[in-house]
Formats: sequence, structure tokens, C-alpha cells
Amino acid sequence: MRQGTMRTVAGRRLTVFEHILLGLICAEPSSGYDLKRIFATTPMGVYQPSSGALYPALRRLEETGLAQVQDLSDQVARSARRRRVYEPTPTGRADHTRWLRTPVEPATVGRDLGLHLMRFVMMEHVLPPADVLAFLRSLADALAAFTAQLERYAAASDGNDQRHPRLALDHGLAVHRASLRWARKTIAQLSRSG
Amino acid sequence: MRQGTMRTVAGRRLTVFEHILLGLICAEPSSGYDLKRIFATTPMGVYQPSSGALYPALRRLEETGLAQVQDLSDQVARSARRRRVYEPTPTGRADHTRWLRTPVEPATVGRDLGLHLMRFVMMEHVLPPADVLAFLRSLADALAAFTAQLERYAAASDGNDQRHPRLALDHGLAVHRASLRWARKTIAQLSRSG
DNA sequence: ATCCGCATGTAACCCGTTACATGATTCT
DNA sequence: AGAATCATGTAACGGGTTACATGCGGAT
Repeated sequence: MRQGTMRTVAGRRLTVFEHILLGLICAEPSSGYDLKRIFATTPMGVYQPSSGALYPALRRLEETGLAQVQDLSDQVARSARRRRVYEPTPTGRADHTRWLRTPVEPATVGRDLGLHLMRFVMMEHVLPPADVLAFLRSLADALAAFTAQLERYAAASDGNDQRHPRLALDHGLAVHRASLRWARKTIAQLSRSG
Repeated sequence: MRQGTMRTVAGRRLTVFEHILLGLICAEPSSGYDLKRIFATTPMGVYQPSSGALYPALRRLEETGLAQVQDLSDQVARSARRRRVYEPTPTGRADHTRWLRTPVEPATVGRDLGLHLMRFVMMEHVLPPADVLAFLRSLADALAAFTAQLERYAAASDGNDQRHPRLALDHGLAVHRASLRWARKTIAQLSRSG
């Protein structure tokens, strides 16, 4: 989990985690606890953020001017329960959109595939269909380049190699080819109905 | 990258990075620079460790008694170049083997697949074939459980769901099914020749 | 009256990143 | 002589994990 050359208005880079939180509150304003539940109950749940990561991260988004706590003064005070519901500021929303739009770097596809898929999910209803397709094409290109590189490596170190490294390479190829097939199929599917 | 309930003789848990370094010097005694080159030139190179991570980690392995610097006093002093070549201590080798032997936790297969494959590579010539097969079976079981869980989730949230989450789920299914196919095929292949 | 779920937080620790520093050796 | 590569390190910084603390609200 690294990458992200983009800078915020405030000049600091956001961590991947912060980008994801920002994306989630863009989709729907949420409290820290809400977000915790989202991570716990969706397939995102492979990662379970700790309180010590979550609440400080939200505060940072607030301090950076990307998120703010909803004003509840005119709400029906049906519950005095202390809850800090975060929503994006206009700047925050703009930043999030900019993050979604960043094309897939071929070098990152080997380790950040899950992150790219998460971006894809967040794109719905945020980016126009044309931009979603552009993203998927950049993903497909990156995956094609990556598999080609693995194939070159396999061809270069053929025979002299041990057995397990070769098998592991086959795994990488199988997985990323499956990913590539998905990307192409999804491009076709979204093109038809877009 | 987390996990690892196992403790060292010294009582501290090793980071994933430390485990990998220990594995690499078990395969072949190496200096920090050697290790850097390994990361740079193999498909492992998706991760490029910084000096600030690498050298301190090696020192920690040394302090914990898992690794030691090779004694070069009786070597032909063909090069006075200052080089610290690390090799595992008996304890270190035992700890590494223990790490390799830990079965795949179903819960981790979603995020640590790459790590498990790395373990598989390191098993060659360290674990007996029977243990390698046991590992692959635990991996296959974990992958089967994971895909089944994704399928359940897909069935549960059908229709009412948005489009992209569903497509992302399809991606996860495609990728992990490919991984599972690889595991089964590899089990069969290694069974035949073992 | 008490216990469990909601809800937010904080402090210590650890480790990886960034960036910089320092030499020694080999090449030209 | 100077440049490039080899080779190891260190200091500051940031953020995630663990573990603990706190208090309200609804349920039994």
C-alpha cells in the first residue's frame, strides 16, 4: 500500500486508507462506527481497520479540509447520542474524483490490484461511463504488460530454474490472465449498455 | 501484511519482511546488497525494500539470534571490501521451517495470497514433499472456502445491489477460482512426481 | 440494576519510507 | 583524476497496531 503522487489542496499526500475513507463518505456520509461496520460486513472486510487508525484518519481529513462533520443542529434531536457523521467538503469531493481518475500504473498492478478494484467500485455514479471505460482500458493495458513481463521472465529462466519458482510464476500468470479476461469482458459489457 | 502468531525464541514476533529475509538467507547466505539485487531482479520485485528497512531488519535478526554474519577470517582476502554476509543460525533455520509449515488460514487468503506463494517457493528443498502437499491442500481448502463465501455474498445481495460492486465481486471470484485451479493442478502434478 | 452494544478516543510502540551521508573499489 | 558502482548505514517522520479508557443508551 503505497503510491499516490497526487497532492491535496493542503499539500499533503493522503494515505491509501484516507483515500478510501474519503471515497466511502462521498458515497454516503458516515460516522466512524458506520465505516467500521462497512468494513466488517462487505467483502472489503479482508482489512479491518482499528480504532487507532480510523478515528485519527477522519480527523486528518477534517483538518486538511477534505471532510467535515455534519451539522445536526436542525435535526430532530431524536438521539443525543454523540456521533460525528462525516461528509466530504466540495474540495474533498473534487479530490476524490481526481483520485478515481488516475490511470493504472503498470508497475502497480502486481501489488495494488485490490485497490484498483476498489476504485472501480467507487466510480459508479461518480465518473461518466466514458471515464470508467478509460480506466478499465488502462487496467487491461497494465495487466497485459504485466503478464507479458512474467512470460518474458519465464522464458528467460527456463530449464535452469528450480521447480517451485516456476510453479509460482505459473500462478501469477494464471491469476493475472483471469484478471485481464475479466477486464476485457467488463469493458465489452459496459460498452454495450453504456 | 500482518499475521504471525508465532514467536521467536527471543519472544518477539517477526515482521513478514523479516521472515522473508530469513528465508532468503536460508536459501543462500547473502549480504544486504545481495538481497537488494534479488528483490530488484526477480518477480518478487513488486516490492523494493529501502535501505532503511533492509539493514535494520538484518540487524534485528542478528540481535534476536536468528542470523549471524559469516566469519570470513579464513577466507582468501581477495577483497577487503566491507561486506556483511548473513547466514541463519540453527535457531533461525528452525524458526524459518516452522514459519513455512504454518497452514494457510482461510481468513488470510484474501490479502496474503502473494505471501503464501512466496512461502511455497521457499519450501522447495526445505520441507519434505508430503509437507508441501499438505500446505497446498490447506491453501486449496482456504481458497475454496473463500470463493464459497464470495458466492454466498453474491447470492445474498442479488438484484438490489449496484452494478460495480457486483462486477468487482465477479473479479474476486474469477481470480480466486484461477488460484484454486492452480493449486489443484499443482497438487496433482507434485503427487505424480513425488 | 446491570450488562451489552454503540461510539469515540488516546498513548506507547514499532517499523517502513524518505532522504541523506559516507566510504571503498573498479572503470575510463 | 573523476565517475560510477558497490555497500552500509542513520535521522526524522508518519501512520498503523495493540491495548486500554470512557461514557451513553437501550434491553432484560
